[in-house]
Amino acid sequence: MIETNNNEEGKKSLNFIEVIVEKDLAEGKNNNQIQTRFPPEPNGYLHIGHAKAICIDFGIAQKYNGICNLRFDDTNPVKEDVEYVDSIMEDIQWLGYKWGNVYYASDYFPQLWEFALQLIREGKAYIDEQSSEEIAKQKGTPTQPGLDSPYRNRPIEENLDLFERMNKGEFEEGRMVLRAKIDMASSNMHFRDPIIYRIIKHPHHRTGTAWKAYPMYDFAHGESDYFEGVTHSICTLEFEVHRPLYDWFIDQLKINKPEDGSYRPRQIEFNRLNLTYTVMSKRKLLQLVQEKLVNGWDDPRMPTICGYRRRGYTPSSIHNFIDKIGYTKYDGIIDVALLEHAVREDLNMKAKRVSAVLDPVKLILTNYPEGKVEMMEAVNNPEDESMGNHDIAFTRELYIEREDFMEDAPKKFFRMTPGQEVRLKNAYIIKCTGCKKDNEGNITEIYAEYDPETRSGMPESNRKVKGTLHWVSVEHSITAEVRLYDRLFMTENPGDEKEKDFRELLNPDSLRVLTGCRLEMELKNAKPYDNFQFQRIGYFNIDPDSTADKLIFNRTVPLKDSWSKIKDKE
RNA sequence: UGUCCCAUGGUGUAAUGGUAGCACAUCUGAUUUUGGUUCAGCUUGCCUAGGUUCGAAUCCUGGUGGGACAACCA
Repeated sequence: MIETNNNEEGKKSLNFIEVIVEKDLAEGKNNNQIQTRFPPEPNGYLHIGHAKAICIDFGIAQKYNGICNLRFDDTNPVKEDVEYVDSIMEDIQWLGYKWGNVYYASDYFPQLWEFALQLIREGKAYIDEQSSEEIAKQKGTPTQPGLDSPYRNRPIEENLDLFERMNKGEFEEGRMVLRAKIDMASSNMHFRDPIIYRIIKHPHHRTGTAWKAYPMYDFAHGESDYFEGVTHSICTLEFEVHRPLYDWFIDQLKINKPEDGSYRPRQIEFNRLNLTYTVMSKRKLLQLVQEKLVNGWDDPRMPTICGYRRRGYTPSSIHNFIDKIGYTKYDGIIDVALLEHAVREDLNMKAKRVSAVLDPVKLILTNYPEGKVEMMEAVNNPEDESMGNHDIAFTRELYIEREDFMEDAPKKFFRMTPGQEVRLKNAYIIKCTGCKKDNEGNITEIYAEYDPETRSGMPESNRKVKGTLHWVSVEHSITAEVRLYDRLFMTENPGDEKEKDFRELLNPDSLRVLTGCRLEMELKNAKPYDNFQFQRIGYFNIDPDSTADKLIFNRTVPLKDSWSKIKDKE
């Protein structure tokens, strides 16, 4: 069950798509049936933008007791592959949805072929032997009408013959196409005799070499909807101009099907998801993968669903995000902060708190006995007591974060500086006494004295101390590799890039790997995808490529850090 | 010199003819053994000009601004 945010009255206001659906139901359209479809082309992995489409396609069906089918729009064998089919199914399921049936547009090739024959016989389609350049030239421009093709009035028998031979492989690719005969002067470019079949000799991932002529999107999509009984065909805004053509083909299809009565699929368009600083175009993502700028579609930096999954995002965080942004017809750009907030909101309740030191420096408690080990109790999650506690070993020599010590600290620095008291989380209050540096002035060791009366739980521990530091025991810690992902994937927003190559805009800091990070022992047995909050640092999860010898953590999202803001101001 | 779509704080989104609300972001304060969380609060908005109406973010018209459309891609 998918959660939705409700307002005070307990009713969530409907988005415009739900309004349309409810109106159609109220009017008794399509026998009060609701059927949707999610129609990806299997030419790449799903990204966060697809998640938005998935949520509305499946969500509408779920909400109005209808069904949503998965349909692969596989009408262009050149770009498609079964690898993508598998990944798409996996990602939809991970998001928590179940489809009614799995269909393929390629299953409809015979029906589409028959439909094309119908159009030819009715004098509504013809074989054009011009080159693509000639056809493009004749098409005119948005402001100038097009011109008729010299082949436009070819006899029907000739059209039928050539169409048949097109599919037998008698002609080379590009030699001829089948076009619908509509209106070369239409103000809608898509009505200027759109191409509906072209020759492709590349084998298809499902039908092999059975076909040589393949239908175009416009000729396959609406028709597939119609064959399946789709009532609401929800897609993104750029298909708005296609809708009249969608309707035109449906009209033609209905001519010989009186038995279908008033049934008619309806296309509805919503705004595509754009995220600040995030590459979302499938073409560019494919380029990143092919040029090995990332380590595959599931690289944790990728905005793909599997990339986010690997990076520790949860399905519910994605649902909550999609729920926050809504569906409209306004083409805007969403701040990634909204997505990251949804992730933090979810992980705050679920992630176990652990101690990890990313940039370690040694802290020696000079008055703590050598060899002594105390087990300190740490709460697993202050938001959820039922998650229990775990113990962390405390010793004389600890690691703390290098940036948690400053010799000459500004006023608002609440961490360790000579003479100032700080609390070691879950342990003692300590007071810094000094530090040791190497020849270059780098701090190598920090010294402090602990107050034995201030161990957590003791009355003296209630003393007010501004700063609380996380730490791990030198002796009891383990080493790991931690990948820090910069939250900004690009240095500019997509769309602002103009003519620049988007690859040059990729933030070089996108991936920073820190090796030698010191973590508490607790993490030794963590499993892939387990989520943790590194105290005061951020949310991290275990990368599936981790081994017993090498633990790799991905930063899911950084913690909100108000200290860095204070620091920037000074 | 076209057709279609869109316009509410910085960002996104509600209000569908009757008090412009919510979230994120920002800032301030309180609590806090995470500079996290939580809580309280501040600041910021109906593109514009007319019209209809007792009353317009909402309906109409004209501007302005943005987007989509000229792939044998989907």
